[in-house]
Amino acid sequence: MPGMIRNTRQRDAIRRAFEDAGRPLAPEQVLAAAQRSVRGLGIATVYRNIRALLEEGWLTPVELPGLPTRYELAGKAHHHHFQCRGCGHVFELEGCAITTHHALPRGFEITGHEVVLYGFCPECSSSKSKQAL
Amino acid sequence: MPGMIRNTRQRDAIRRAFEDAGRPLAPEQVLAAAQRSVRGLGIATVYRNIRALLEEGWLTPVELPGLPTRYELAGKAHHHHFQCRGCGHVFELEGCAITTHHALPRGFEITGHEVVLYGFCPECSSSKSKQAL
DNA sequence: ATCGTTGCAAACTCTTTGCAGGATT
DNA sequence: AATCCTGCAAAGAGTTTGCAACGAT
Repeated sequence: MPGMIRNTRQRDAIRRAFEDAGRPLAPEQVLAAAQRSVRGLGIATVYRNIRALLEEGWLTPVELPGLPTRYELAGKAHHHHFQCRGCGHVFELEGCAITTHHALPRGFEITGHEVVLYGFCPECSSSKSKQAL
Repeated sequence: MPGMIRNTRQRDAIRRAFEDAGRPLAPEQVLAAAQRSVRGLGIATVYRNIRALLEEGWLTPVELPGLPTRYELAGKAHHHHFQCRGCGHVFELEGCAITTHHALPRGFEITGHEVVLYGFCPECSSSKSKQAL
């Protein structure tokens, strides 16, 4: 059976990193998480496996303004994201409350949209007073 | 008079690039535009001047998912952006029609948002049938 | 004549690729 | 055993910085 994908400790650890996180992760975050199971794991392997998991349809890219691309489990319903200004973590939000009617100049045709909300996650919200942002 | 900012052909050309474009520009686009007035202009100079114009408050960054940061004239009212899937250009949209109430999990505090619309600009919309996208 | 500014090249960061050794089937 | 996968190091893209020469004041 040629061309078959093999299961390696590295790939398992990378998959588990996404499953356990439950939120979009950037390559460096995946590395940090997966290195807890597989010491010596290289960043190149993380990038290669992310790419493989994208092609396989197991991951989708989450691109946020000004941030390195993150990735999350694929197959979810249309949704958007939230970034905490405290810890920087990105969370998934359910649903979509955009009314697609901006003041759109004539001749423009809309095919899609992206929404990102910013603020503080529960954890940072409660500890905000103690921090110097 | 120490610490005074000087006017150079390069800086003028870079400022003019933004004024003439009327839409957010990425460093490479600024370089291309400004080189029409100043041949030999280097990309480092573009980056340095963009940074200076940011600190001066003349420019604001426009960060879009998955794209190099663009910059536009500062001081405009709250607005969002549109990227054309045909030519890739980014346009400014007036107004903001987001209802800030997504299905937000408990404990999250919203302080801001970003909206990007995608589609086709008038030019690309009319020539779409001729292209193989 | 100062000293801010420029262009070039080197440094950096993030991501991708080449290659020899190692691991899975 | 075959060959996919990994780690390391080198190579690319985009951005920043060091430095000597240039040029605005």
